[in-house]
Amino acid sequence: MNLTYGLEDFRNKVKKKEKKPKEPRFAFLTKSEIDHLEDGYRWRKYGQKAVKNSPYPRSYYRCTSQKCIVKKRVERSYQDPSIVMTTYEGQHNHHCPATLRGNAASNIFSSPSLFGSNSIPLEQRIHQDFLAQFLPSYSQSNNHQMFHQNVPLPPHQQQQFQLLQDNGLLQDLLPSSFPGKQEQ
DNA sequence: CGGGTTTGACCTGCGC
DNA sequence: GCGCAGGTCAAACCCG
Repeated sequence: MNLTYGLEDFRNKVKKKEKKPKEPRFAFLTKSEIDHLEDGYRWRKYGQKAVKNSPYPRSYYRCTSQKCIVKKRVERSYQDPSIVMTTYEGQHNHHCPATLRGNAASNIFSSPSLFGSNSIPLEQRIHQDFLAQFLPSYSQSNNHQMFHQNVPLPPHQQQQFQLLQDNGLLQDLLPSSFPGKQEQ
């Protein structure tokens, strides 16, 4: 081996001078003791880093499906350790792998809603989550609060957004142009 | 043995 | 230029 650490790959990337193609990105918050919630897709962890100002590490996952470049970051809120923040980057170019057997999907199904709405069946709520991945403009479910980077929230969701914002949970996830985003 | 995780090294970007 | 923080790689390791 002449090159350590795939240096060649890095050189190639630089050659292509790809300036961050701005993958669609959205995040949702989940109240759960489990860091990595089952969401129906298969993920491979490729890194973990300590986060500044937070006692909790951030984990990096990639979709294991071939040709699917979706990534996600999972980190626990330092302000409320019961809240897990999951950030998706990119969109799946495939459907969910066969529904996980047994109770695999029960983690996320059983996680209590951040804002306690029980008016929608759990399965429907999770379905909405996945919908958001395929339809980027779909930006809200009742179980998780999701905010797509490039899509403003409809007015009736602004209040919930404000709640999260007041808790300082969204500052890093939203573009500065996002309606209602506070100055840092 | 294959697939996933851990972990330290290394790269990039950014602010000073 | 330097240092820091975030992101990624890949060898070693673990486990079914």
